[in-house]
Amino acid sequence: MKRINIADVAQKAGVSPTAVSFAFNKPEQLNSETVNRIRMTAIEMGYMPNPMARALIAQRSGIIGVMLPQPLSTVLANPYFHTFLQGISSMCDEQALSLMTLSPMNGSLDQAIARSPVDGFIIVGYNEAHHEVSLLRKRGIQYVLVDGDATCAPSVNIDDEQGAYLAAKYLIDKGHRDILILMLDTAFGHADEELHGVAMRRMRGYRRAFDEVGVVWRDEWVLPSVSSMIGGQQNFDAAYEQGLRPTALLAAADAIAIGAIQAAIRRGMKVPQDLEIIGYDDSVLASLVQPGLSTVHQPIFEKGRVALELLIGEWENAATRITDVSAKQVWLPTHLVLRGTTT
Amino acid sequence: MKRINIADVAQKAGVSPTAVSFAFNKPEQLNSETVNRIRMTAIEMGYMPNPMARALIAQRSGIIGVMLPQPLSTVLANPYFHTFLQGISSMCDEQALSLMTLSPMNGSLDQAIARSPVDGFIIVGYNEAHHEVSLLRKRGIQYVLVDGDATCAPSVNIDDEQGAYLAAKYLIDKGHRDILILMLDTAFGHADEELHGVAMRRMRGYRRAFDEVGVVWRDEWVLPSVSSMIGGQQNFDAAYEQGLRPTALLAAADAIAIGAIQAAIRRGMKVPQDLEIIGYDDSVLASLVQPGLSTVHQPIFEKGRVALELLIGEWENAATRITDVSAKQVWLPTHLVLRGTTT
DNA sequence: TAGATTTAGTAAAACCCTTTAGCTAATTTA
DNA sequence: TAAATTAGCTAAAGGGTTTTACTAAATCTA
Repeated sequence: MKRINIADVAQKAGVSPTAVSFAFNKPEQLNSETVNRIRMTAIEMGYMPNPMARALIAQRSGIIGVMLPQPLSTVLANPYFHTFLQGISSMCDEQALSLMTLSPMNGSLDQAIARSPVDGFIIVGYNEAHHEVSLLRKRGIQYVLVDGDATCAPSVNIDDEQGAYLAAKYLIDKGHRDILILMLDTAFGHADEELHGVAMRRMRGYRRAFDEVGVVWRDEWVLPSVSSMIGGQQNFDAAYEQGLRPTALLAAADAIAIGAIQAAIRRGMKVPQDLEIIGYDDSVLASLVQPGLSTVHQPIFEKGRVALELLIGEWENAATRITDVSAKQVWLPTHLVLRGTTT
Repeated sequence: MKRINIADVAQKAGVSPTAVSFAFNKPEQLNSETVNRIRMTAIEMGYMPNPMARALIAQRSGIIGVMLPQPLSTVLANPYFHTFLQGISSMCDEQALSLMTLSPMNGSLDQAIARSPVDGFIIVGYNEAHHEVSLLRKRGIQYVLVDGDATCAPSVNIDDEQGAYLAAKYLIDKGHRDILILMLDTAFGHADEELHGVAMRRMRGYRRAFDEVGVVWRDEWVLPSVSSMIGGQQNFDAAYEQGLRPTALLAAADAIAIGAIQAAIRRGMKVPQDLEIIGYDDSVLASLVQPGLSTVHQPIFEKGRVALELLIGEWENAATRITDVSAKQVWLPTHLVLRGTTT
């Protein structure tokens, strides 16, 4: 079953391939009767221009790629990404763009990048120094970094440190000293990569609050956790089994916090009486769970929108050859939202 | 800033373009020293094969398209799709496939399809009769239908009717007679399309339970709702303002149910004392909210996986020219899960 | 040493479309 | 009436890769 192409249609309609192309893309070049005839023939034969050939010649696919730090199945377990992707796609819908996600395949993004016919990337959770990112820069492909340090490209970040500081400060001010910290596991990095921007900044924020009041910072009270409810559960249990008996908990992601709450309740603790908890992100789940999760709010949806706006801006810049990267470092604000997991 | 291509690398390395291609794809055809030299030059120049050209010649992109019934930003607000997409992507991860989503652009999928360089589609929420779907069939592009009636292509569905029947039966058996039904809005269709499979089947299930016991079915107690929490809220409010005073609620999606619960509580009702509620889907939210949502369980994650498995199967069939469509109609079971929103 | 085989590489075709430049016939302008 | 313009269409180039068929040189066989 051979896929029919433009030449087949042209032959059947008794015109040249050029005419068929015109019938779809520049009908004003052709007699309107001819246009109709060609279109009829095309529909009849079930013809549709080959998207790859089209993208190849146009040097443009209308697809944007979102580079994610984890397998998609993991990412989709995290409510943070739901909202973030919603932000991006609200903009996609407006701009008639398609969206494609790419995640590490067997640990590497190279393969995924190599086969992605996209007009640009939104890169989440990677620093500019990252091998794959510098590859893109070298190749001259447009990208925007989200949740990662950038100097050579536009980026969108939030004030991670301040948000974390506020959360930690709140608990410390209420007298807590035995505070368990469930940090993003990226903060602990793999041997070959630098510490990760977001996690580093949140860690610094927590730490600053500790130092300011003179509370002892104990590394063994900081556990790396996957950003998911399961991760939160497991790590809270792990902490407990290591003999830690926290009276408060700082989680670097809402999903982690919610998992931890479940684990705590299962061990007979009462939240917030026995354990006060502050999450991070203010994802939709935070206001859905009972009790409502106190957390650090960040404008997730907007972050996605802004990222795509910046990317679109890059295309226009490339066209006009203007480039002022320094102006493209967007920092969005964070603030504390108190609900039921704090008293 | 011109994007460098295979010819540039070939020239710099002093070989033919063919040699460069071989260096990447069939290194055994070349002297290993030459391979190294070419690869070095390629890295140095930041060369990467153009994905569109590659996909064009290979007639294969390694990308699968998920056709969604609503704008992506809407879809991502529905926890059902989170899990469904997770199922698909878990399989993608295993098979080293990339995933691309497509939603109607300004109301039409045509444009989105036309520019999608995918190896096949997973089509969610459309029937085979749908115009875009028949276009794909005519064009000879592989696809699998999910949540839609199919005869010419593989499909994955759940036993919608039975699940709905069980839910309605449960409430009726407990004596409820004033049951508000918040149905998927697709059940009411646009003028030009047939009633939609899933919604129809769920409607039939509810109805069967009513009829069986002889409870009067009142059309004005059935409201179409968007599958989101907002939709549930708005429609519960709308029902209330129309003077309806239900003692029980059947929602055709968990998101709708949860939205309705919030609206009910805001009006001072107690769940489940004043209002018993059964949702549909058993999405992750169902067990997170307080009180836990009673709902009809369906294996969402598995549905996604099976859909992609079938699609992959189609590719293999196309290669071996075997086709037995009837064997590819998968029906997954549903059952009732009782939590806190029923007594 | 003539002939057969292997090695290392190349030229050219194929994938399918869009676009530019150009051609012919018909119409308008001066 | 000759020259200029327009309408309607086509030929050919270009986009970047992979693959098939082929060549030239080197190695092996008898």
